[in-house]
Amino acid sequence: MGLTKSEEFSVKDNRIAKFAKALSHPARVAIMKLLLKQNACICGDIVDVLPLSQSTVSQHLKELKNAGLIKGDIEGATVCYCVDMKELKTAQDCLNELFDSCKRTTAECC
Amino acid sequence: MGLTKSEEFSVKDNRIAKFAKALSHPARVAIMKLLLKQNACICGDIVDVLPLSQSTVSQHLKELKNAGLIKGDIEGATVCYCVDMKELKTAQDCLNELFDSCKRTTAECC
DNA sequence: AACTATTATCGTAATTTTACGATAAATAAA
DNA sequence: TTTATTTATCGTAAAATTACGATAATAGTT
Repeated sequence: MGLTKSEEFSVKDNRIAKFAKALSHPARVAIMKLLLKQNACICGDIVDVLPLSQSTVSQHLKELKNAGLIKGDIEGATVCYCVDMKELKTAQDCLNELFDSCKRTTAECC
Repeated sequence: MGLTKSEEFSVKDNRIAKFAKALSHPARVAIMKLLLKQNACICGDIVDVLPLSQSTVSQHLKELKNAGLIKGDIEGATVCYCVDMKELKTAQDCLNELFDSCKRTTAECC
């Protein structure tokens, strides 16, 4: 086994899971924070800040890119990364829709 | 390797990652939605709704519980699960703090 | 006490993730 | 053109995740 049964779940649930997964590693959270703070950032600067090797950081950047949360602009030899604000907003809305889907009045449990 | 270097990152970033990880699988998103909709739910009912085996669902429930997002009340032979609203609020605040940590005015990238 | 129902845990296998060094590819600088 | 810089990708190894069936544990029922 070991293979997530994605098809068995709704598109919406998979979308939420995709965004959550992108943020499920502290390195990727740190990268997002950095990019949000700086508006844009050369890849090398991200590598310098994080306590991980260049190749590992590159992998994390790729995952954030695959999730759509960041974009990379090639600028000569360097690559400038920045947050895709539209997708970030989508992610935020997705997650908040889940968080706010509570219909109860007050009562907690059972 | 294969071991996340959690200690190298801030407590805050790890907290965000922890909550995100809990929601990084569509089955767990579906469980959260179910519990939020129903206020409380017998474990067996969750198993019936999800396209996964009883043992797998139990594992997912355990992960949500470990992340603090849900609680389980033992009621005789059954277990009644419900959302820990306080922790859910914490998770929402954590994630929104990340999403809203954008300082830029308008400009997108590079 | 024996049986049934419900849920957690164990054992296992396939897959994915995390991490690194080494190397390739592409651009800039000498 | 050669050299250096920057980033992505490849190969690899350890660990974690996902999933299931089987089994244990617990609480009801007969």
